[in-house]
Amino acid sequence: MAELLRVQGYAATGIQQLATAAEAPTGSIYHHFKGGKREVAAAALRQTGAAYIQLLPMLLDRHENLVEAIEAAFAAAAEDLAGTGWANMCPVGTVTGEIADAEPELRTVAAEVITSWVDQGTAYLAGRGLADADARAAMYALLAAIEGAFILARGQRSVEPLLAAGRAVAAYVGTLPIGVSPLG
Amino acid sequence: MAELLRVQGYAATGIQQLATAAEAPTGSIYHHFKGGKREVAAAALRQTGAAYIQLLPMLLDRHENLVEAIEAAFAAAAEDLAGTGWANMCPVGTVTGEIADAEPELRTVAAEVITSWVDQGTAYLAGRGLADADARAAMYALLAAIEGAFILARGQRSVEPLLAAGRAVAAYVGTLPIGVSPLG
DNA sequence: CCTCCACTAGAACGGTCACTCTAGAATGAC
DNA sequence: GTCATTCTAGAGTGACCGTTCTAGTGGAGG
Repeated sequence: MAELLRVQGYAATGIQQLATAAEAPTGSIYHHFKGGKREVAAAALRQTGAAYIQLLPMLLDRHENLVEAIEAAFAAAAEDLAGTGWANMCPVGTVTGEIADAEPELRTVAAEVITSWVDQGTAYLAGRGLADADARAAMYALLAAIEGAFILARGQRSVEPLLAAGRAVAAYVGTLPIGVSPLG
Repeated sequence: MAELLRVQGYAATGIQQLATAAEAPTGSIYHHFKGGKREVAAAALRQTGAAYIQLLPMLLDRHENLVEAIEAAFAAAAEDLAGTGWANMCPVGTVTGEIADAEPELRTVAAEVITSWVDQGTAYLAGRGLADADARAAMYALLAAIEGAFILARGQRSVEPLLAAGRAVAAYVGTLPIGVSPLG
């Protein structure tokens, strides 16, 4: 589901398509997800949300310097996007823009996922020495930059937006004061 | 059309809905847009693209200091978004994410619009003293930040993403060297 | 006047949508 | 064994989709 959502969005993804992809009949889907399509999408968003945020420490821990780490993470995302034929993107971003006004329940789920990203990302960045408020602002800026850059990159079929956005976020974080990490 | 596209996306917007909104019968739409729904959407994207980029100089010319101007522009966008019930967003962003893999013709149109934004924005920023390469990178970063922040803000119903993204882009532009404006 | 053409108007069409229904297979309790 | 329950399986349903078709209208050119 997440795969289909991120490639073609919510409205364009049919229950029949989901059933085929999951190698399950239609009836089984409605047995497990009584809320129908909406509930399946909600589950996919939650699952993707939980999985994606784990990439943040995984990618950023690779570099001791936080600024370099951020730029490298965007470059890695760019490589991934180009390598998968410009299809590999975040379903949360695609779906949120599409349903924010038309599907209140799903919008709420998307909001929860984003909030959990911000909270966990803020904690991570604070652990790397940023003040709490700075960490939160930086996390929002990072998420906005990567979601927006994904859209531009997929539209233009170019990694340039991602690289530029990565450099910008890195430079911004570089302007923030870094204290002594509470983790040592 | 642009209104409907940006609120609910491409797939969820029906021809019937367009006809009603335009107070025209279905037949008339197909008379003027022989390519059907796709062509109507393409026209809407092009029109919106041309209109939106004009906001850039309009908003940024208000402040002599470019860094302040950028932060103020994001704040203005935040106010606008909140004031219109979180519906006022860029259709290009919404639609691009949705159709980038499923509708090649529309993806091309979106790419053209984005490219024209980048070109015009680069020229503007160069006119405000940035080196060409810096101006181009900054424009990509700005677009990515605002498109991504729109998504986060609409999902969370909060202006915080927009304000944070604006501060980040402004701080980034602040790190770039400013030469003497070629326009004096 | 008639003819032509751009355009309006909406009914009609095949297809697909999300969803429901009925029927049967598998499983566990007793 | 019997029975109830859970889940599989997919045909069926009504609504709506984008598109096409036929019919009719308004006005300009001769």
